Amino acid sequence: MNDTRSEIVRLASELIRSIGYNAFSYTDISQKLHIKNAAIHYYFPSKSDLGVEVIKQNLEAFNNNMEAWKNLGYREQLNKYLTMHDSFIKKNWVCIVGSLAPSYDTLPENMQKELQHLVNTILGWLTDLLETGRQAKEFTFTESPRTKAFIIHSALLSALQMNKVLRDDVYKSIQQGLMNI
Amino acid sequence: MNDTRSEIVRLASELIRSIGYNAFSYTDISQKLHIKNAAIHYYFPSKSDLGVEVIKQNLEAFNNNMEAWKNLGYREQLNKYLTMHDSFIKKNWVCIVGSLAPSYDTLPENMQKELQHLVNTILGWLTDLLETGRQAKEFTFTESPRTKAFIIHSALLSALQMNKVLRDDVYKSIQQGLMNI
DNA sequence: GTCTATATTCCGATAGAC
DNA sequence: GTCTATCGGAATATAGAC
Repeated sequence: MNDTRSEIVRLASELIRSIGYNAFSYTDISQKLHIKNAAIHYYFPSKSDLGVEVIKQNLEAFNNNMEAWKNLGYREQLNKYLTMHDSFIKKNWVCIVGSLAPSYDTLPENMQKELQHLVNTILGWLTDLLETGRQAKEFTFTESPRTKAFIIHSALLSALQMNKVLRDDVYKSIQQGLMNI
Repeated sequence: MNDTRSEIVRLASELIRSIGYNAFSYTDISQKLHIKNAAIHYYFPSKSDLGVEVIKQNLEAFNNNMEAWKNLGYREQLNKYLTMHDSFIKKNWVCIVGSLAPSYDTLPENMQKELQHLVNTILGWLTDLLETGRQAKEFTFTESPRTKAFIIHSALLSALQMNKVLRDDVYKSIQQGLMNI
């Protein structure tokens, strides 16, 4: 729709992934767009409105992925999920959930609610995939599908965080480990 | 040694776990100690000095744990590790690593270095435990010990983060899943 | 040695210009 | 409809009082 508006959201999304919601300011965004920081308030009156929009776009993107993957095999869908953040590695980005979750208690209520929605969507999809994939004898694991979904999601999320700290093979290593179920 | 000083570190540690390093201020601490915020600067000239001290105390505590646990069985040591943050759940705290890692790129260099040191110590210990425990036929897993250590550490770290967002059984669920190796 | 008054900078947000 | 000048407050930090 609007070019400035979508650029603001794109930059906010990058900033949340790289330095976090509390660490970035409207000035960080406005400088890159060569406007005054107060101009952002026209599109997003408060910072939390911008935060909500970023989470919503991530939810939409994940829903689109689910739709695009639904006719693939179980293992192929799992691999798509496990590799969907590969491009983040060289940029040292984390995923939105991994960025926002640790400072959850500092977030405004509308962002908290939106984040819960996103996490529930991801975990619901993953639990479903693991359950049906195991029924089809493509996956082997002893935990409940929901527990296994928790573990895979958590390990992957935190792999991106550890990549920031260690900058070595930790992400690829965890990813490979998670593929073998 | 000093009472005010150690109270400052204790409060900073709690604040980092609950809301994060970038979100807390010297005023948060000074108000609880009924002093002016600037008084903190006498003990810790800059906020990063306080941050470094908190990480150092965590490293020391972990080293003490390793020492205290070293004569226990492999599985018992793993359980100690997996349950060491149980008391955080009802407080909705995350561990220091999980709190600082996502905003790693915003941290001053001395904190980054100290955090790397802590993570390497934890992962080194866990890798060792898994390797020797598997050799002793107490653990069964197909990944390399280092990969398995990455996965367990990451899943546990992120379980605390997810507990903030979902407030349900996610932590206990992941913890139980990780115990069965 | 311990803490306070104060400076400086930067933040998110409002009111209003164009 | 889009953006700027400016405000009020909060953050870290310094200089100096006791």
